[in-house]
Amino acid sequence: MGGMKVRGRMSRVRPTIEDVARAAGVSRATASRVINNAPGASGPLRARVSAAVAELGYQPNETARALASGRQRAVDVVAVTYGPGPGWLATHPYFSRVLAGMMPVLERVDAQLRLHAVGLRSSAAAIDEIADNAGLGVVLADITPALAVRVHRRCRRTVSLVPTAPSVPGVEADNIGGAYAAVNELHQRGCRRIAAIHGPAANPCAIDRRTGYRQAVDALGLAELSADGDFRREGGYHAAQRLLEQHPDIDAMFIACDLMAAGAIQAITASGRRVPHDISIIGFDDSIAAVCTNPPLTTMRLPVEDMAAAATRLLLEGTPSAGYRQRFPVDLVVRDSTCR
Amino acid sequence: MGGMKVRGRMSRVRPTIEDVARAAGVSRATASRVINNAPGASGPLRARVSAAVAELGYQPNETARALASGRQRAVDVVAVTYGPGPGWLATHPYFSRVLAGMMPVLERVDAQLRLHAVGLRSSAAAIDEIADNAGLGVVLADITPALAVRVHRRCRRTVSLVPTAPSVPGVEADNIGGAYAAVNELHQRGCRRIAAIHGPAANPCAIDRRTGYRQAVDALGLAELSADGDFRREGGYHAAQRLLEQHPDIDAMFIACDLMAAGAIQAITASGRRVPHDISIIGFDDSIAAVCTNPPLTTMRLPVEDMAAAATRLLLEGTPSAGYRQRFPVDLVVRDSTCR
DNA sequence: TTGAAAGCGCTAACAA
DNA sequence: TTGTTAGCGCTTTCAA
Repeated sequence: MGGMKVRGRMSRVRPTIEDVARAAGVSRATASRVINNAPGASGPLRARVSAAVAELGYQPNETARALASGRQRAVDVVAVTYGPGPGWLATHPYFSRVLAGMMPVLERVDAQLRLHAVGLRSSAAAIDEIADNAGLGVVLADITPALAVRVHRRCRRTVSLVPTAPSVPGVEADNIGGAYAAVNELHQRGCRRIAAIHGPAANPCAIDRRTGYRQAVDALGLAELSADGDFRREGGYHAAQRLLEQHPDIDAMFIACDLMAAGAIQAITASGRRVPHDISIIGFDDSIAAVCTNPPLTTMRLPVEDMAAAATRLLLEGTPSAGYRQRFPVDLVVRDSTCR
Repeated sequence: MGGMKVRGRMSRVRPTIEDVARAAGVSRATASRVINNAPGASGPLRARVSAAVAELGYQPNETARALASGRQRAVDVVAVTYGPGPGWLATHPYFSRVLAGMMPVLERVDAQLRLHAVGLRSSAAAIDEIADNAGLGVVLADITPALAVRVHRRCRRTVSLVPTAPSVPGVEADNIGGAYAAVNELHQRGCRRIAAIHGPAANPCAIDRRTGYRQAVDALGLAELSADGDFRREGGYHAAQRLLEQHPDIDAMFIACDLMAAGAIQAITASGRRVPHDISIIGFDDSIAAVCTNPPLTTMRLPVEDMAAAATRLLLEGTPSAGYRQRFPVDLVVRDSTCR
């Protein structure tokens, strides 16, 4: 039976393109053409259809559109959370910045952003589903190399913002170089006992920053004084406490993220020492935390917004070739946590 | 002609449920049943289908699923940005917190989160499209009353996290009461020249906090000493400077958000005054900024994560009735920016 | 330029 | 329990 839709005066059934076509006295095809501003439909008909659209308050059903055309208007962002519980990443300034970088470019093409938080455990299956149902592409905001490869295998329109595997297209920052430069800067300012507070052992960015610190300290003939953090303020606080206790003669710290640096400053201050007078500090990220501390942080700027915007544009343009790389520098931003 | 799909050895055409059914030697309906874990299909067939799914690496097409079933598996979040350019909201700690609150509850039901950043101008049309294509529901993270009404008119499954119109379901914090309590706290601690730094004039939360400040100051018989900010650190810095210049005898500040408070502390410190010795400060939000400052901020805690989680659960449960309200308290969190 | 008609991949009556 | 058959609302050949 033809589906004789009940549509009383009060009924709020959303009008379909069929309704528009009928109201305009044209075929669905024609209605579709003018609605999509496509060629091959014209003159008075365009006007009639437009009028019908306006009168009915018609809005295309994006789901149907996506199914029929095979195109979607959303970019997927996936972040596997290393931290305690899902949600902690969302709280981290880094994550806000990737969103902040992506939104303006998406808004310009009128696309949305789909967020997927994936627990480190539940991931494998969830990852496949995301990859298979990806829209315009997927941006890997934070992920392990293994998982990145898995996504890329199922969806070529993928870009990672963190170091992963050689095959996965990436928009990367020079984490190693940045960390190296930070230690060098500290050394040039006369510091000789340069400690470090690192990020999570499994985090690819943290790994690179750790590597950069080690290389620099080796090259300069300094002692390695490391403590492990978790990219959170609390972790930075406690790591700094430990460092101060074990090595009271520390005169500088390189800290793998600003949030931890904020905690470290508090620990240092609480121990009776002053920043930068007694201990110089260089953070990493140049996130919102860097300008909230007292003194404001000297830090290595990670151009997250730029990177996220570049990744998004890349996806919008097409499918990046396997192994694609775009590199971003990590520059020193001098504020007040370094002496001299 | 029947679409004889070309599917050579190397071809990577995604398998459909049709393929699964064929491979398992069952009908599409049966395949669908076992894939969806629905009743009315069983024993050996379930096994055969599962095997086929595994072998083919089948993943349901969510778009087709949504169209056919009329159900979606995503919640929409909309934020109209008051600030300079899109993206600034995403940078603000508030926004991260709503995401952080929503993600865990969405992850539990395996749903996604769709983000829509809407410029204050481009909004009306964009808003309609979002409302008409909403999934499980829409969470209004930041919006004007007019726009909120507009969304709610087109999509009943809407909840706002900020004060809007009476009809729009809301999960609200007691902004007025919080601001009032802050001023009272300052007064009880002996402060008598209590200034305020407010948020954007058009922001509903900012409006309420301003109201709370005025009411308190009136009730206590104190002078109103107000400056306008923008919910950003820079704005807080400059507002504090102005305040200090115009009213050098200020002994406390109530600041409508922690980010501005961070800026204010820097301005106060730069002027040679000390926090809290010379000037006590109470912020608002209890965001990440509150614990990064030096000294850490005494602030009024806005339970954003809880509110966002509650809003999400509400949407997941069904359609909130018009005018629905759930209220959250705004409690004092004492840290070190208040004297005594 | 316009319309008829065949799907997109799936779900959900309805029959068997 | 299983399969058959309509659609979901739209885009897009293909004819006219």
